[in-house]
Amino acid sequence: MDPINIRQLAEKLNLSVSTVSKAFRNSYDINPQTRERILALARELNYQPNPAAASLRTQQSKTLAVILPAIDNTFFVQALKGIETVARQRGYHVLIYVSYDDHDQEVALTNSLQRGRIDGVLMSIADAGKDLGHLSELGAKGIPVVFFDRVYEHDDHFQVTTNDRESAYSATAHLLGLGCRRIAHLTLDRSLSIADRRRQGYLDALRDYGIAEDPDLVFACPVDAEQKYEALHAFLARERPEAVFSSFENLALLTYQACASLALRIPQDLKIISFSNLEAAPLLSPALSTVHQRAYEIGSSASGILIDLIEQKPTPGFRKLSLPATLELRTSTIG
Amino acid sequence: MDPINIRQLAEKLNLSVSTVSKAFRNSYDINPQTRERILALARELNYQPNPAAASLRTQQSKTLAVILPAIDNTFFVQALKGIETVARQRGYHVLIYVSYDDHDQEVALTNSLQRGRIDGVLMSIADAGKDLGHLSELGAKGIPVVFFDRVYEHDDHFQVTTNDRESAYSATAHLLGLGCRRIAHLTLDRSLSIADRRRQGYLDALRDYGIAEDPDLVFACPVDAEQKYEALHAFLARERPEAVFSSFENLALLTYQACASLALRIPQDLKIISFSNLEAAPLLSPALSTVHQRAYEIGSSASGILIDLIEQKPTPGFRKLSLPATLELRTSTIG
DNA sequence: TTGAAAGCGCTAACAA
DNA sequence: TTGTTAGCGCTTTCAA
Repeated sequence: MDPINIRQLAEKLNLSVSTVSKAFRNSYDINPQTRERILALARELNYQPNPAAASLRTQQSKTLAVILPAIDNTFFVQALKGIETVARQRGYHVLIYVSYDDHDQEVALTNSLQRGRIDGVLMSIADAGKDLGHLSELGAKGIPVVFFDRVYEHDDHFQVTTNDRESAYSATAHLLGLGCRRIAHLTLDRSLSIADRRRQGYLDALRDYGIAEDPDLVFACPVDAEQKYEALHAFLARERPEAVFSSFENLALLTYQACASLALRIPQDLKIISFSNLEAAPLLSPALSTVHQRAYEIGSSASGILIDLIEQKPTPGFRKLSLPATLELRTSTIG
Repeated sequence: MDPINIRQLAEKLNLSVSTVSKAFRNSYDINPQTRERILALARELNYQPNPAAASLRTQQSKTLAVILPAIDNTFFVQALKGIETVARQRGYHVLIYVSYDDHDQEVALTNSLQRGRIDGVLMSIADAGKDLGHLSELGAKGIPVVFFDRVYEHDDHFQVTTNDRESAYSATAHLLGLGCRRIAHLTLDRSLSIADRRRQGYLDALRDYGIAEDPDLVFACPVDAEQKYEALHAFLARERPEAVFSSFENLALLTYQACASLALRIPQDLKIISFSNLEAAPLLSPALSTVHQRAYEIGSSASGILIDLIEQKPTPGFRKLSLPATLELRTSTIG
């Protein structure tokens, strides 16, 4: 029942604890036969080294923390898959923390991250418009951090993102190419690296097509739960855009709902394209055109870079890695 | 940079380490002013107790492991949300492990769970048809486990599930009530507590409506990636059921695809209802009727029970908690 | 190739 | 109310 420790194991073998310890970290200065004998008995007695003790001694926990703004979101789920897979391959455990898009929770969470429990942090931030002192504190504790997707724009940090500006540009250009002129942009009501870049791509495309920017056509959705749908509904009813480019999946889904309520037909009355990794996008009514991010790769790369950092392996010379998104055009724009 | 330890903190305060230690676990035998003085300096110097050391000493890590068969699945994501929320409220950290529906990975994962790293395990199993010795080993290590959704049918263990049989019955009865007679059932190609119960609900409903069971109408989908769609497509083409009751979300989505390819109209040619927590279900073409599980509550309850178990608090007298699902009827059946 | 021993940072029993 | 101290289980240096 109670797990045995290394000393009891050593005693049963008439060996010293140091020899037994060596067997588990296949040190070279150990007799292969001794090693086998040790491992065999360990298996039999179900001995497993106590990770807390090892961690205390070696000052490494083989554990990463992942801090996400949300989890019920196809992008983050797929990124998490990438993170978990690489971490496990390399012998790391993954602690998950969700800030629920709340800056204060993110701060509390980050500050509670102790040296000793984790070796590094993967992070997608909730709101870059707030005080980001908690991120510097992580650095001050000597904990390596890699940001992904919703990054902290700071040259000192590694980050893995999508080519947000370029793919937002392509999505907008796609709508422009279809002849749309009144193109609305849906984004979030807060400062976010990715939101800024996607909006920039939208604006750049408008400019290149000689369309004047109309601030009324940019809808920055309040993040707080309830009002979202009402606000978006009112916006669409008021502005009656010909097309919508949405930077966030959930805003696209809300637009579908609002269109039903407003009796707007997609794509005849309103075309829509959105950043989204929703697997069911082709099955929506109508099938949703998406900007599809390489979520799994973003997660796996970020995870790999973080572990390299922790293990002081050579890391990429550039600190910013950007993976291209792909446009997946469907009926909601090309019906 | 390098974090200071409790001794250094104590020295700076001219106090002993034990007094300082007490301040952090608001022990009663400490002067409130001393306590304040300690906490103030700790804040200033950014001192945080080393969790590995505490864990080694107290034999508890304040960490739970969650083992899931999949993560890109609305049910598990929502359950995870419930788990994480409750865990955090109660001061626990959450390690996440994904078995990717692979029994061998699950075994490896489970066996690698060490006493000392985690205080307890939340688990949804990959395949109950295989050797489940690894689960007993967890018990042998004295690690408490709570199963949820895909549970290990064993009276010794706590489990939190949906009322699978009953809701499967209702879903099937709904189709029968619409006049359908050739009702297919989609399930997975493996032994799974929930699959068995849902199938039973389906069979019970058929029987109560006086319909003979037709084994050809039960499609047990291979879990391996590639062949899934082909197999399902062939099944639908061959059997031409009037309706489908699916026990798993992804099979419903595949059915939508297959219907498009077979030029079957939903619901005119084929009605479909499925277990699913997909947020976009109302937006599908057509809107999907679902059996919606209380995923968040299942996760939060399981998490709460596990922590009670760990902390030796009184746990529910009954070991099996079942939360009812709700039928959400939409166009795919009542079009 | 093996072993002795120090010590990682903390908690808790006990003494003062 | 505060302090002394043993020891949680492991790794690692150094000696044998």
